[in-house]
Amino acid sequence: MPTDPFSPRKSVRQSRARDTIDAILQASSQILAKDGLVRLTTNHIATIAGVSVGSLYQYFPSKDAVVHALIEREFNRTVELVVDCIESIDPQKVSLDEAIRMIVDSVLNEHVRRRSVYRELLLGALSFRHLRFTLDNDKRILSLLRAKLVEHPEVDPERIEFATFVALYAIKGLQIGLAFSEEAPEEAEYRPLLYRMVRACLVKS
Amino acid sequence: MPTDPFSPRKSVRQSRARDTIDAILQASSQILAKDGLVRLTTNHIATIAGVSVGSLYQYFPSKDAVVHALIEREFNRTVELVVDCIESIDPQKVSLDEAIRMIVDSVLNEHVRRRSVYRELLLGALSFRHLRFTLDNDKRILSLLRAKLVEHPEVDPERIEFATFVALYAIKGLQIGLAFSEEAPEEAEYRPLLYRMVRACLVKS
Amino acid sequence: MPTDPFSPRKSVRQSRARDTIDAILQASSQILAKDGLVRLTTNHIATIAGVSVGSLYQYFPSKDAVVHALIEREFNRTVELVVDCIESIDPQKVSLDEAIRMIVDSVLNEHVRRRSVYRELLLGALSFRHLRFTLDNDKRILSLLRAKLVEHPEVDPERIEFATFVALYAIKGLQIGLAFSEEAPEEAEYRPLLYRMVRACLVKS
Amino acid sequence: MPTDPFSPRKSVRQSRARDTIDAILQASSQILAKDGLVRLTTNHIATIAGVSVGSLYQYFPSKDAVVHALIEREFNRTVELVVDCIESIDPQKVSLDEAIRMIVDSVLNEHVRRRSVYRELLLGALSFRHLRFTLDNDKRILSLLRAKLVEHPEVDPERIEFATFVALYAIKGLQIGLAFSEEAPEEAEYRPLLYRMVRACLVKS
DNA sequence: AATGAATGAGATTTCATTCAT
DNA sequence: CATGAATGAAATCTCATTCAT
Repeated sequence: MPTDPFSPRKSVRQSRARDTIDAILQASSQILAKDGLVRLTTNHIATIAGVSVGSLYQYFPSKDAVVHALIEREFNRTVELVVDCIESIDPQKVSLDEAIRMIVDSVLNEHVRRRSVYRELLLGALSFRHLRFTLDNDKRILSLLRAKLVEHPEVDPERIEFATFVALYAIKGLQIGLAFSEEAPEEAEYRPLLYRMVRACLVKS
Repeated sequence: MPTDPFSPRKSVRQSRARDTIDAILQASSQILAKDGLVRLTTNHIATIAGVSVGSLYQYFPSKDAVVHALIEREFNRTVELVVDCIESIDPQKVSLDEAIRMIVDSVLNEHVRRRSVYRELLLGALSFRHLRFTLDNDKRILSLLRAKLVEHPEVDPERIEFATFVALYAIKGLQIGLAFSEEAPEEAEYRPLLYRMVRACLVKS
Repeated sequence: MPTDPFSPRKSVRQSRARDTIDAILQASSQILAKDGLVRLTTNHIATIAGVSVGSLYQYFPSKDAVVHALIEREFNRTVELVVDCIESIDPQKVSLDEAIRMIVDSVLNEHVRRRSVYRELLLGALSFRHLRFTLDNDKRILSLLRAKLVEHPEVDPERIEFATFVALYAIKGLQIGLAFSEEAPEEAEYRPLLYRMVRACLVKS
Repeated sequence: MPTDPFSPRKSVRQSRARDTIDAILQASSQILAKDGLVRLTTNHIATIAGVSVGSLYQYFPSKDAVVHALIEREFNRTVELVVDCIESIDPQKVSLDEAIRMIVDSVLNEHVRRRSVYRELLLGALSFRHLRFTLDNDKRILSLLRAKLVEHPEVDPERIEFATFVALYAIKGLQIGLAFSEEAPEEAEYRPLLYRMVRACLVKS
């Protein structure tokens, strides 16, 4: 019975425990944004969180589990927002262009808001161990996207499979570019481009 | 005179030295493809390369320098190919569509050819220390692209700055998607999409 | 008044407390038999016992105290049985051979019955901290044995001191051999040998 | 290919390495005799040995491997002596009594000589992880003993299997008794008893 | 130049024990 | 009394780097 090595160690009964977990994730997030992945050591986390290493290991079976939980927590926020956004779209009432705009915006807004943590989290998420989780989220988003977008008449149902794949990772690539590049363009300037790019992936001709 | 911390330690005049360096980089590449970034330790590299750690440090001032040289070597191949490709294009004779096709292909062909090393190298490159170098390459490619593409009449000169940025990182994102995702579509299917996507970034309407 | 560091913390008057202690020792015994000495941690004991660590420390001042109590309880069973056995022997009515048979059997029967716990308990008992206690039991058994056996005319009173010592530890050695060895012979086969061996220690010629 | 977790980590080329290994084992032996198994930590070993922890881990994959090597080295001495002793016996020329005396002596002499280390080593050896090795040695001794002793006419060939088993572990038990008990009898007094005891196991009547 | 033994700071992790609730 | 969250000293182990040979 080899359980998920990232799953939390024990269920939480007291609110004090909840606080400790929050403090740990909070501290991790802070270290990540300030010092980067390299300085993210269990002892450092514990110190910043104002708890003991022991406490950390009460709730997380390993350091990776902390990173994982953080990725989960941070990314889940975005994923849920995107999911909500997609689901809120009524293809009868909303044009494809508007749908694209809404979805792309929901991703990018969150990304802009949490840029510094995101940067490190992207590094963390791009590590093999945590990749599976991220990819699972990707799959979920992809299938939702497909189900929704296929209802738009302009969308080519034959290529929707690949179109959504390409669009998703193109956006992710841009996120990386935006997170790391110095000469990243301003939002106002790249967003319309992005809308158009995604549209080009989806529509027929 | 604080020199670049990643530059090779000594000018290499002897071919034996050249061989040692090659063996080290070759071994690193192999380890990366087989065991991943985590197993890439200096001792392991030296063992696989059939040299001693000491020798490794004769030629590389640090482990990071090895990774850096590897990234440089691997990526330079692609970068040079792309650069050559871009420079070979005569906007008078080649249509924009064809130019896009040629450039995108030059990137992806190389990527497909070296998929396993690329995967790990992407992870390696996405580390702060090596980022600058990668970003410098990006800048070089970007300015070349801009200079070349602006000559095409369909291309909107106002947005070329952002368009090339978006296109470049969109392609990078797709590379990541292709490298890691399980349900990555087949080449034949995403390439045309990609051409179209890039075109959409560049042209006016 | 520095009391015995292994004695239970409070006098136990309530039966609920008695139950808790039993649960703790029961759990320890179970863990020992199933997972070995290494997995015998206070938290694990408490969990299996269905109590909290705090409760464990209500009744036992330390982990060693638990082990000690366990050794006492488990070994006392055997010791008391052996003591009873020895005391039940009337040298006037029972031959030396029969006496030896009875005593050896009383040890080995219990040993066979509780083989798995014994194995671990032997390891635990062979730790310095608990050794004194075990040795005290040994002394008690030895003096009883000597008092009883000396009444048998065949027994050499001059060597009874050493004979009983040798016999006792020879039996203990066999216990260890039986507990750990894979090719341990069947009971029916080694018992007669053991009787003879002990007899050889005791009698004159 | 899960290799023996106790096998040394690398083959030794330089004599300096040999010295380091010796120093580590020497220090371990010393700590064991002086402070016991509990104080035997990798850092302590390294400090006493005058080397760094890193060096320890160059040659031993784990702390247990050190203990194992020590057990092997210490016990091998005795085992080899016993083996030599057994093999040196010519049943045509040496009487059974004398053979028993020689063998028992070869065990006990070594035991007496290295009493303090032995005490701790017995504790170490009686740990599950190292048990297999000890038992393997036991098997080797047993089969040698059987082959040799069966040639003596007084020895009952039917029971030699069990007789040697019982004799071996009886002696081991006595070793433990001698190592730990305070009121252990003097050599001169228990040896004859032991000879007799072993004889009783082996001979027919 | 080449070797590889040695280094040691520092990372992860465990677990007996305490103490606020 | 019971609980179980919190503690933190201490143990194990890794690996980039140095340096005597």
